[in-house]
Amino acid sequence: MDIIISNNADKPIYEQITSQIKAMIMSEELKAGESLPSMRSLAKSLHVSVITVQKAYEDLQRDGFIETAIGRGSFVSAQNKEFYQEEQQRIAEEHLQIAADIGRANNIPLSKLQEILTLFYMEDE
Amino acid sequence: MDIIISNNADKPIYEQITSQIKAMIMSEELKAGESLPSMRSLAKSLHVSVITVQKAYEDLQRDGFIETAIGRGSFVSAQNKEFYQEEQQRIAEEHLQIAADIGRANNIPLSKLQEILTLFYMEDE
Amino acid sequence: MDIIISNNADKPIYEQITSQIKAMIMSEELKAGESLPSMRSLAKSLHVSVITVQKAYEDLQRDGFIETAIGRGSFVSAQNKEFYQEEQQRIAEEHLQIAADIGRANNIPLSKLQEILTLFYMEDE
Amino acid sequence: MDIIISNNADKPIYEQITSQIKAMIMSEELKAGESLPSMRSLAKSLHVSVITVQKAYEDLQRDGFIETAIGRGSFVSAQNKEFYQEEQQRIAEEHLQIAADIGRANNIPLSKLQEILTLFYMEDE
DNA sequence: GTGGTCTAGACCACC
DNA sequence: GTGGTCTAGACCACG
Repeated sequence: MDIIISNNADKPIYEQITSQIKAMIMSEELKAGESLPSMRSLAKSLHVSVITVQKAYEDLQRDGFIETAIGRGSFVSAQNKEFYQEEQQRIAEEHLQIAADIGRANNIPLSKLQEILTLFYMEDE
Repeated sequence: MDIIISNNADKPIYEQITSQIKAMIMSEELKAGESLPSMRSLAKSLHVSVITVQKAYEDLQRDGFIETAIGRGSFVSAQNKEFYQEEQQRIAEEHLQIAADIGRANNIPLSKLQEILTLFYMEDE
Repeated sequence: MDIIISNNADKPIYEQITSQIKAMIMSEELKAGESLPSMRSLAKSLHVSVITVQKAYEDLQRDGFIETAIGRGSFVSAQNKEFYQEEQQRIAEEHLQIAADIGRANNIPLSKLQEILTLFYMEDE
Repeated sequence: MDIIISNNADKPIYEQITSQIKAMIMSEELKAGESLPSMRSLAKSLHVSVITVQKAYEDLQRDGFIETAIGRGSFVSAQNKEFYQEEQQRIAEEHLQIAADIGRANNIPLSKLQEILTLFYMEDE
C-alpha cells in the first residue's frame, strides 16, 4: 500500500489517505473485490493512529468506494466510476472558475491563462 | 464600507474582509491616504467580533496595504500594485495547476478545460 | 444443507446460519433426531470459519433447537414449537411497534400503514 | 437540550443523540437558524466524551440538518423536510415488510397483525 | 485476527 | 469561547 503522508500538508491526514486510495481504485491499481489492508496494519505502517485510518475508511465506505465487514476486513466495491468522474470534473471547473475570476480582475489576458493551463497539463507531473 | 460577509462560506470571516478591502484598494475605490473605518465601527456594522476585524487589519498591515497608527486609526498605504498582482497571478496559477492535474488524471481533454476556462473568463458579473 | 450466506447482509454470519437452520427445523425439512452436518464440513461448504459455525450451533443448542454430543455430532431436538412461534410473534410485534412509532411521528395515517402491511402480507415473495 | 442517553441501548450513543436532535428539528422544537449547544457543553451535560458528540454533529451536518462553523458553533439548517419524511416512511415500510414475512411464515393471521399495529399506533406515550 | 464504539486527553484555527 | 484534527489507549462483537 503505497500511501504518502505529509504532516505539513494543509490537508488532514485522513483526507490524504482517502484521496490516494480513491485514486488507486479509479486507476484500477486496486480492483473491485480486492481487500484493503486492515485498519491496524495500515495505521502501523503509516505511523498514524488507528482512528485516523478508521475515519478515512469510514469516508470511503460512505462514498461507496469500499465495503467493510466487522471481523472480515475492508474490500473495494464494484465501482460506479461515472459518479466519481463527474465529481472530479465539477471540482476542476470550480478551480477554473476561480482562476478565470482572478485573471479577469487583474487584467491577466485569457491567452496567458490558457498558456499556463496548457503548460501544466503537458507536464509529466 | 460595502463588505459582504457570508457565514456559510468556506473562507474564514477575517479573510473575507481582507480580500474585499484589498480589492477596493486595487480598484482605487479606496485611495492611498484615505482612512478606513475604525475596527469597532466596522465590527459593529458587519455584526462581527472586534477580534475578527483586528485580525483582518493586522493581515492587511503585514501585507503593506494599510498602515495603522495607535489612536489615529488605519490608512491606505501608498501601494505598489505589482506585488499584489504577482500574488494574484500566483494564486490563479495554483488553481490552474489543480484543474490541470484533475483533468489529466480523469482523461478530461485539454481542449475541454480550455473551453470551460474561456467560458468563465467571458462571463459578465 | 442449503444455507445461503451473504457477506453484505447487515446480519452477522452466525445469525444467518442459525435463522436458516431454525426455519428448516420448524418447517420439518429437518426432523427431530436427524443429525446435522459436522461443524467442520458445514464450515467448509459455506466457506466460513469453523468458529462461526461453532457459535451458530452453540446458539441453537442454547435455544433448545439442537443437541450436541461430543464426538458424536449434533442432532435436532424434539422441539416444542410453541416457544419458537411465540418468539417469532414477539419479534414481529417489535417491528410493528417501530413502524407504528415512525408512522405516528411523521403523520403517516394508520390506514396507509395497514394498506402497506396487507400488501406485503399478500405478496408471494 | 432534553436528550436522554441510555448506555444499555443497542444503539450507539452518537446515534441516540442524532436521532433525538433530528426529531426535535422535525417537530420544530428546534427551529431553523437556532443555535445548538456547543459540543463541549453538550458533552458535559450528557456525561459523554466530546468526540461522541462531535460524531453526532458531524452526521447531522452531513445529512443537512445542521450547519457548523469553526469558532461560531452549530446551527439548525433551513430544512428540506420532505426528504427526511420519505426516508422515515421507507424505514417504516421495511419494518412492516419484516413483520409481514414473519407473520406469514408462522401462520399469524393478517387480522392479528393489523390489530397489533392499530394498538401500537393508538398508544399514547 | 477484524472493524465499531468510546474515553480522556491534546493542539490548532477561528471568533 | 467555538469546532477540526489527532493521539493513545480501551472494550465490544464478529470471524
